[in-house]
Amino acid sequence: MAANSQFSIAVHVLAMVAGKSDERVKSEYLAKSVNTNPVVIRRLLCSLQEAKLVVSHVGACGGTALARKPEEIKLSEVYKAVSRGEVFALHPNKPNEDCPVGKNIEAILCGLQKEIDKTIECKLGEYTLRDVIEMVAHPA
Amino acid sequence: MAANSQFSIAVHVLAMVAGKSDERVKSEYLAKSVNTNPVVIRRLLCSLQEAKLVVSHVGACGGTALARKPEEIKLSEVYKAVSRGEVFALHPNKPNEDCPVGKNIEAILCGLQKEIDKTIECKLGEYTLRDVIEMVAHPA
DNA sequence: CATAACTGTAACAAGTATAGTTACAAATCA
DNA sequence: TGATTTGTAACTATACTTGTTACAGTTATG
Repeated sequence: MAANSQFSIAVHVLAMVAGKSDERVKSEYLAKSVNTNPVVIRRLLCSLQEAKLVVSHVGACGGTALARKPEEIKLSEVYKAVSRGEVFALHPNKPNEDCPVGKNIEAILCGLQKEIDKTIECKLGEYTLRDVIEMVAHPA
Repeated sequence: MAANSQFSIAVHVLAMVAGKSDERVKSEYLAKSVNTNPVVIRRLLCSLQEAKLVVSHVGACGGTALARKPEEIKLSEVYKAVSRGEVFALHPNKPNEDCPVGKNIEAILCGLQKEIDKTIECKLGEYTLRDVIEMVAHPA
């Protein structure tokens, strides 16, 4: 799979954690719902914790809880927290500088890339985790 | 790199082809500017041809030309022609159906994915190949 | 018609990214 | 102290992407 599924898993996991607001949720429990390995979940939770979307606790009775209320967690924040790639990548090889197109195209594409990123962020900013929870509860 | 660089290369290549509107451009020439192998370029040109953005000719004096004027080629079309991935992937493993979140999350994420795709397409539809050519000619 | 110049495409190699797995140190609670 | 849980390193397996070689088929031209 080219694109990254981290965002999908993150939304899934956050919805689960939000659903158990009175307790700390364990990575093993989350892993069962996502159908993957607990370590995969923990790695993801580390990113979400860095972004201050969740708080995890080590040790017995440890686990993860939301750092804020679901209505205060925008999906754009989730996206930024876990997505490493961009919508399209710049070509890894340096274009030929002797060619007028090759010389300037990188900067143009880079600018376009940033614009697209901003567009996505804006769109995802329209939704909060609360919206997701409600959609889960009341499927269309 | 997670994301795909096909779009970047495609824009680069199309700008080159547009710059030589009076002749057929050869894959080897394009490969030199992009700094890659001619076969990589030809593979890409096949996708662009399927999308009716360029026309390639086999044989001696063969090569590629635009199928339409640059101002009639929207970057959204280029994107659709070459991008295989999505902004974010759904998790490949089937979520646990016994969990209310796992059961419904896929459909929600899928809908969100489509919405994002539409947003990107819309944004890229604001630019044509002509805009790119002008940016190449007059770097900001 | 023979030849040279192209594309289209198959087949394979190499590099890279992602996901999954095991293992274990460190922290925490009872 | 012992059980539990996260954080993280290390490794494997898989799959994707790019690059490369090779060659069949097509076309212009002397």
